[in-house]
Parts: sequence; C-alpha cells; structure tokens
Amino acid sequence: MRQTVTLKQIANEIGVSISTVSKALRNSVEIGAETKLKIQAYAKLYNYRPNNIALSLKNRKTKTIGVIIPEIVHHFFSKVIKGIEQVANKRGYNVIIGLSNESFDKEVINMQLLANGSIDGFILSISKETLLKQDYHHFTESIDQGMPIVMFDRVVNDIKCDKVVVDDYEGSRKAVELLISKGCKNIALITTKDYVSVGRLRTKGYLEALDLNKIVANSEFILKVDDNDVSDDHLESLESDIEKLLKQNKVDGIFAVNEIYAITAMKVARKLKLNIPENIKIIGFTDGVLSKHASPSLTTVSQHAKKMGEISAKLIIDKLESNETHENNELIIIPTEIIERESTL
Amino acid sequence: MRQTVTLKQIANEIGVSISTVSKALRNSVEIGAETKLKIQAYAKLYNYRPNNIALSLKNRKTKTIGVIIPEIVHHFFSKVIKGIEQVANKRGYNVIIGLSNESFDKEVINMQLLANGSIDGFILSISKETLLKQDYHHFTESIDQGMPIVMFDRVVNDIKCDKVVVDDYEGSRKAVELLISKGCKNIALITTKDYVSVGRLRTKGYLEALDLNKIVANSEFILKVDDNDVSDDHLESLESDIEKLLKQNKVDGIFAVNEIYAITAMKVARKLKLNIPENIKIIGFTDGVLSKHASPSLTTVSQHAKKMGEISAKLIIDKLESNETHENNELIIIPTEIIERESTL
DNA sequence: ATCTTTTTCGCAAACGTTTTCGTGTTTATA
DNA sequence: TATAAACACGAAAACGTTTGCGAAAAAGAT
Repeated sequence: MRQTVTLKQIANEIGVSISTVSKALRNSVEIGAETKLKIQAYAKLYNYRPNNIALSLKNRKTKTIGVIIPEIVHHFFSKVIKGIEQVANKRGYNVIIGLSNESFDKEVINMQLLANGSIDGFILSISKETLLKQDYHHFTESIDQGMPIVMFDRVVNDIKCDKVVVDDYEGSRKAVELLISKGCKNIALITTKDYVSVGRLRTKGYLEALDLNKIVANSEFILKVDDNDVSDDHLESLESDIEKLLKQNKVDGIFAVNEIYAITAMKVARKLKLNIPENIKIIGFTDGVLSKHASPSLTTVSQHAKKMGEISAKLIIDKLESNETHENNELIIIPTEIIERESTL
Repeated sequence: MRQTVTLKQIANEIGVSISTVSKALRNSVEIGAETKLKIQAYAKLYNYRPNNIALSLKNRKTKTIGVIIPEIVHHFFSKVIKGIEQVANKRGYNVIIGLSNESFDKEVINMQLLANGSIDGFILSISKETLLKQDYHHFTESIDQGMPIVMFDRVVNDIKCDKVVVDDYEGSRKAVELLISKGCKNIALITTKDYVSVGRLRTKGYLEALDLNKIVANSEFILKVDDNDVSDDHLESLESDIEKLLKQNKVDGIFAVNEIYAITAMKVARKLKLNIPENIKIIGFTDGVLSKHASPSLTTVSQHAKKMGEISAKLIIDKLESNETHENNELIIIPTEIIERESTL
C-alpha cells in the first residue's frame, strides 16, 4: 500500500527544501533547470498530486459548492443536480449534496455542517417545512458570513440572494389556455396547499387564464391536496376526491400542478370510462418521466430542470470568482415550454 | 458581513493563547473554570464553529465519502444515493457526488479529483464504457493508496474491494418462474448486451428458469438491445423489434431486464390489441416509478436500491473507522423481491 | 518559611501547501 | 581585482486546528 507522496517526502528524498520542490513543480524560473528536471521526474514517478485539503486551507476556498435539496428521488431535482454538476465540473468545482428531506431541522443542520469551511457557496431549494415555518435565519446567517446562496424553484423574496425560477404563473396560464383553446369549458385544477410559492403561482395562472377567457371559476373544481402526508395514502384520498369531482360535475379538462396528480387523474378518468383526450383532456406540470411514458402520453409544462441547474451553478460560480461585493442579486425567470402529447390532442 | 470567527481571533480578543481557547472550548480540565466560562461565552456569542478544512488537514481524514455513479437522473441511482446519504449523515459523514455519465474518462478524472485528500473513501458503480474497456487501473490505484472502495450493482470481480449487489440471477429466475407458474409457455426476454454483468446474470436466470421447467429456449425470443445509443432512437427501434417479435410468434410472457424495456413492451402489446395480463404477461426488473403508475401496473423485481445504498455506506464507514488493514473484502448479495402488480395477475 | 504538589496556561509542532524575502554562490562588468 | 548583477535555493510565515509538554503561579504540606 503506497501512500500518497507529499512535497516533504520528495524534498527529503532528493535532498532539497520543500519550497524548492513546490517551485520546481510549478515550473518556477527560480529553480535551476537540472534540479527542476530531477524533481519533476521524481514527482511523476510517484504520481504526486497536491493535497486538496491543504490547498483549500491555504487559499481559503474549497472549489466545492454545496447543494441542499428536499429530495433526491425525484426527477426534477435529480435533473437540476445533473445540470449543476455539469457546469460545476467544467469550471473545476465539485458538488456536495445535502438532503433536507423536506425537514427544517435537517436543512439547518446540513447547512451548518457544510458552512464551516467545507464549501464556497450554496445552491438550494427550500424545504416545505421551512416554507411553512417561514424561518429563514439559516439563510441570512450564511449570507452574512459571506457565503453566497443561489435559490432555485422554491424561493422566498425575503432573502437577498440570486434566484432561479421557472415562470410558474405564465406556464400555468398557457397550459389552461391550451385546454380552453381545445374546447374545454369546465376545467378542474389539482394543486397543493398554498404555502409553497410554486403551488400558489400555478393556481394564480389557472385563475387568470379562466378570467381572461371569461370563464367563471368554480371553487368546486379546485382540489387542494395536502401533500404533507408523505405516504401513499394521500394519493388514494386524492383518487377518491377526483372521482367525486368527476362524477358530480362534467369536467372536460384537468390541469394538475405536478406529474403525479396528473397521472392519478388519468387513472381515475380511465376507471370512469372517460376517454382521454376525447372526453377529458389533461395537462401536468413537470419534466418527469411518467408523462412521457404514460398512455396516453401526457401533455406537460416543462420546467427545464437541467437548465435551471446549469444557470444556478453559473450564477454561484460567477459570484464566487468575481471579487466584487455580492450586493446585486439577480432573479432569473426561465420561460416554460408546453410539450404537447396525446392527452390534449 | 461578519466573517466566521477563528480561535486566533478569540484568543486575541480575550487575551489568552490559541491553545487555551481550543482547550477551553473542548472543556479541558487544564483550563481554569473562570477563563473557560469567559471563552465559551465569547465563542457562543460569536457563533464559533471549528473550520472543517483545518480539522481535515490535521486529522488526515475528511469525514466525506465520494460517490461516483454513471447517471443521476435515474430512479435506481438516486434511490441508492438517498440510502447512502441517510446512513452517512447519521454517522457524521458528508457525501460528495461525481457523475461519470457512463464515460470512462469522466470516471477517471472524477476519481482523481476527489482522491487527493477530498474524501476518505469511494462508493461507486462502474460506467458502461469502463466495463467495455475493462480498464480498472483507477480502482486499483485508489485502493493501493489506501483509499477504500465499495462497489455496488455494477461490479467486477478483479478488484479487491467490498461489493454490494442484488441477486440478479436469482431474481430473474424467480421472475420467469412466476410467468411460467401463471401458465406462460412462450416467454420472451428483453435484455441488454452482455458486457454489463447485470444483464448477463439476468439472462442467465431467464435461461435457467426455462431449463428447470423443461422449456426449450428459443433464441428468437431473446432481444438484445444496444443501449449505448443514449438517444431515444434505440427505444423506437426496440419498439419495432418487439412488434416484429410479437407478430411472428405467439409470445404470452415477457421478462424485461429494466423498467423502460418493460414499459415499451406494454406499449407495443397495447398497440397490437393484446390485453395485459390476459393475453400476455409482463415483468420488469427495477425499483422505478414507472412500473407503479403504469396501467396496468407492472409487476417487477425490486432491487432494494435504497437498502443497497445504506449497506454500501455502512461498509465503507465501518472500514474507514476500523484500524485494521483493509484486507478482507465482503460480497453482499441482497435478495430480490417480486412485487406483484396487475401485469401478471 | 521552605518545599512539594496542584492548578492554569503558553509554546511549539504537526497536517501539506504556496509565496515572500533573504542569502549565498556564481557569473559578468568595469 | 573589486564590484555589481544574475542565479539557485532555503527559511519562515500563513491558512486553522489539536495536543504533549514545560513552566509559572498558586495552593498545600511540613
């Protein structure tokens, strides 16, 4: 087991000082050609690589960015990570992942763990519990300590940092207008509770679209799912809610704020012998894999998750590498895109 | 912007030495009660936290494990990560992610980047390209340098390290035998090329099950997909291949080595007006989300991805924290479990 | 009052780098 | 030949910790 070799070992072996070795390896003009060659050869032979930790300590930066997300077993978030990782890697940064599991405490602990020198900056999406509590002290603390943050998707206005979001409002409006343009008159909305900004904005887009088209919104057509229930139970109760809705009203279009709700709606429709898209049209909101492979395949509003990750990474690295004071904060809104599939033909 | 406070700053402020501060904060008996109190109060006030990097340098360990996977936008891998992260966190470790993107070069670079002090050990799943090239020098190098590795799912025998796999062979055999027990006579297999051990073993299980039940294997019933083609093209060509297969033979059961192939098979069956499960039964191999939400829902062989991650993390941390020489290597085989759903009723 | 013990604290080294500033040696210049 | 310039290298500090050991001061024992 050959341990990794250090400057000191090389110096001892060759009989020069540590600084000479360091300079030789960085090809400094201070060192004579002959010694340089000897040292470089030796280093190559023993496969010398500078110790990252020592470099981090010296340079006071780690070239690592911390990513805190609520959940990783989720197509949207994993795609964001992929985007982050890609540009981070290209620019010489590593990515360290922390999962909050939608829990406030885990979010705080994770951030504290990483903030003590392990990383240079954060990219994060806020957990539901944090959004509910509206306790953002860990974010402000981090920023106060000079550790920049970029938030994506789930953001809050109160915090002074860069933000990357999708145009939830606009995307929902367009989605519902697509349904209307296809002739739907009675359009239902399946959404989450309002405390997640994303859900609120999407609801707003739905209402706006109806309003713009002189359709009177009907509160019976709006299903607000309590997704705090992590188990599958809430899907079952959602199913029965949808079934009730579809039985009591002649709904001919459904807009769901995420993929799972849309798929569940499809399932219920099928159960009630409603043909998609003839009798009822459905649109979801997501980038997921379910929509693409469902049958009929599901029309969705794409969030451009990977792009979101790429932009977030670019923002944080730019900020880290500019020596300006991090005062001006950007809000980047990524336009959505409707991917038309069979469920709205 | 209040920067994070260091021992030195506290020492200067209070007028004692750095070592006194350090000892006071670690509640050493060497320090007088009064000074201890004063120092602790000050540290609390300024929210002192020891710098991780400095600790890493001093202790020569980072309490971080590097995870190298081929792809993160993938239900299986993200679930493994979730498992890893959970036990790693519980034991005070961080997780840093590297994506190989199924590329040999990226795998090597990622590992070299992390091996220079950034992490204490690796958990990884080998990229397809690496498996094809059969070039494993980066693994042996890492191990030679005293950096332990745990491989999961995609492993190779040649490397001396802990391995965690699912019982692919047994799982496939049981899956095919389930089809047989349900009365299927002509069972097709949709698999990948053989260089991924996983695909090879699953094929073997299929053949064995047929053999055990005195069914003669028919090479026409075996579809080997070239999944090097990352694009969606290969799914379309797979579709036509399956269609050809189903038209020319009266296949009444399909075993697919992953979720996507199974779903694709379902799609084709539906197109050909074959009822699932009445006319044809289908089983997939995976933990994915598609199977659960497909309609009819898809019977699958569960790989226990999360558990795989948990065990991998436990193995690597145990190894890191035992001061024994890392000589004895374990091979952990996780039993599969068949999750019966509608596609084989 | 003297000696021993205890208490309380600081020095210095170590982890592995990079870099500034000297210093000694060699070579070139007057 | 004396002096200046060029060259080749080393010492030391710094990043932020922890810890063994020595030493000063205080307390106790005789």
